[in-house]
Amino acid sequence: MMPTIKDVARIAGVSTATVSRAMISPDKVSEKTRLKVESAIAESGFSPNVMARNLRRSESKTVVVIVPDIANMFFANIVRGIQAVALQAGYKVLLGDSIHTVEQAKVYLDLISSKQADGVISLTAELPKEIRQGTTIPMVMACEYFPSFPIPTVRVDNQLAAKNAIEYLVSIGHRKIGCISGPKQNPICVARKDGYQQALEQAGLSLSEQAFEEGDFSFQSGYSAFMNMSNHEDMTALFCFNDMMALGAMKAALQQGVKVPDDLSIVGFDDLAFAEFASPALTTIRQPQEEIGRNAMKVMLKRFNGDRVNFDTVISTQLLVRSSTAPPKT
Amino acid sequence: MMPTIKDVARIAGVSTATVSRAMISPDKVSEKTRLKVESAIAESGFSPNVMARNLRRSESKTVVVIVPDIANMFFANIVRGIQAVALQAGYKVLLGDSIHTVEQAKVYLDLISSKQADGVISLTAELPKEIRQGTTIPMVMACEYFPSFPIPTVRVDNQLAAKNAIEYLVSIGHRKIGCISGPKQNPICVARKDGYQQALEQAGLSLSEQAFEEGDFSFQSGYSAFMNMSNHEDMTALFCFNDMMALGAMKAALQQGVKVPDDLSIVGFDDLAFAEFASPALTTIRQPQEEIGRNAMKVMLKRFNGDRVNFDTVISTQLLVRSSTAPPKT
DNA sequence: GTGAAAGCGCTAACAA
DNA sequence: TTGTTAGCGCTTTCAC
Repeated sequence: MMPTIKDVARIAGVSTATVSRAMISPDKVSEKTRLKVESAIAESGFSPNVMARNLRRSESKTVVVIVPDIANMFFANIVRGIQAVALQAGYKVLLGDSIHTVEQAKVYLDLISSKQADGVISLTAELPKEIRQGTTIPMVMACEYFPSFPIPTVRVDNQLAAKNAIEYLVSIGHRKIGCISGPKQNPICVARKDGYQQALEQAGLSLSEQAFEEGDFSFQSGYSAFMNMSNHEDMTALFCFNDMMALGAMKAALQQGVKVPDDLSIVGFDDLAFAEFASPALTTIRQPQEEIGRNAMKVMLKRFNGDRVNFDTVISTQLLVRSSTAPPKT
Repeated sequence: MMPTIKDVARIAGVSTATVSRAMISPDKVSEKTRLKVESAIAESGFSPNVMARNLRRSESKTVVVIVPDIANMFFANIVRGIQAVALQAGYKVLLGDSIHTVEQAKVYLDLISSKQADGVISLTAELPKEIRQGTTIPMVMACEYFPSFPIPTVRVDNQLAAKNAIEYLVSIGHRKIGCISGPKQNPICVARKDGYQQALEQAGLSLSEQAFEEGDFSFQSGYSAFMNMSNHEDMTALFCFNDMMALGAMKAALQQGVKVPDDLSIVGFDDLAFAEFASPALTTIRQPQEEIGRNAMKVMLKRFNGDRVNFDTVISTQLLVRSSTAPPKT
């Protein structure tokens, strides 16, 4: 049997309360007894039962992170950022894969009411409707969000990022810039499309004369979108709303004998580890994933502390120009 | 304040013991009281405090999964498999990223002694030395292992898988089959190399006359290994110990003007989602990741139940022939 | 079938 | 500075 605080108290010749104090706030205990307790702990191999502690303090020191798809690389580094900050603050991270379903998300949200978690960081907006009306659950959203969502959010400026990417393409001479978007009702996609359109208009181009397809963020959908693209005869550049679709489109292009970047420049969004490894290496908009994660957890911690939190933390993106973009052939 | 079991008991007009029974073993309670309790639970919005329950039963219903690198896609689907089985059995999964360090791994192992977790599934062998001597911690290894490790392991037959891959290359006419291995002290790599060598010898070829480089499983190392490869003048095929390195080598080959598969066939190991998406699509040995995960968790559950467990569960692999391999040009 | 009561291991008033 | 005591919310004997 594992030794308990009682055993330590007996060995050290003090009360359990003193042992507890020696662990939690060593300064509230005399140097001498602290040492006695410490050696008693070492001698017995005692390790506090965190469940009992948490029960008593009615907290769990755990945050749940809801990801829509654990196998989607984009989330991995965000989770890593969250973990880093959480661990340092003495919190554990319970990773919940909602598999893009509201039901699964609910399962993880319920961990709050059963006191198994103190807060939730959601990387998906696929959440029960009730939540959207506002909730008392300590919650932070990252990346995904709803406009005017009454919940603190950490995200990038999707509109600006898209605008910058298009401005870059325009600046190196492109005039026919197609687009493969994500699901069009997704707020992220709305913002990106806005930025895309804005940059076009600024350059005297119009959205309506560009090739435009909608995908679902998957590699496969990028591939199909490219294959199905109409109005792309003189398209010299293609902006994709994420890297996976960009990679899918790139593969489709290659298969069709379209050379990247000679015949077609391709720009992605996210900067997955793989973007760099593609052939050619993908020009993309980097979302600093770890930083987003770290910030989300920081907001969570503030919320736990009762501090005032920013309801909208915007992390800056960066256009990484690699080998998939080049000026159009005249 | 959240309602407790007492509130429910009061509303239902029964004792807390009965409420508890009604939840845990409804058959031990009369139909009538069961219904009373159920409606009282609904009325109050009660949700049991799992920490209190766990404290009382001294279990946590949580397993920790230690991964060496959360951003490594290979592990994602294994974790997903673990989650699926765990959830169904009422267990939570705490994901611990050890970042390839023994210290971090220790942090997660300590969750056991502090009663925050009931068991550990480790996807890495980078563990404290003490553990290797055997441990009382309920533990299961997946993929990685130590030979004659006194801990239940779920893995693939690395030797056989490698052998099959080489036999396939031989069967379509290859005679000069290079290899990019992983860290050579890694048991997995030892096994794969054995299989490689065995198949060569069986075909009347010798290891010593093949190009051979060692990498560290990263994309970058695959790339460099290819660039540094000596004795590869007439090499027509290349076997890489994982997909990441295969993809790295493929990129290097492309850059050198070596056409895949025309000039060089490339075979990987793992079957990452990306293997299929590469250009050309990568021929590789599929490790059924989810299945490995599911099995690991099943072994864990058996262990929890006190059932006898298999100390070595071997999951079968499959050679997926895609577009990166072809007969050599004569 | 149900209730009373003890107690899981810990922390936090309150006293001393 | 330290000890005494109560109790976090639940489950589980042991009676009835």
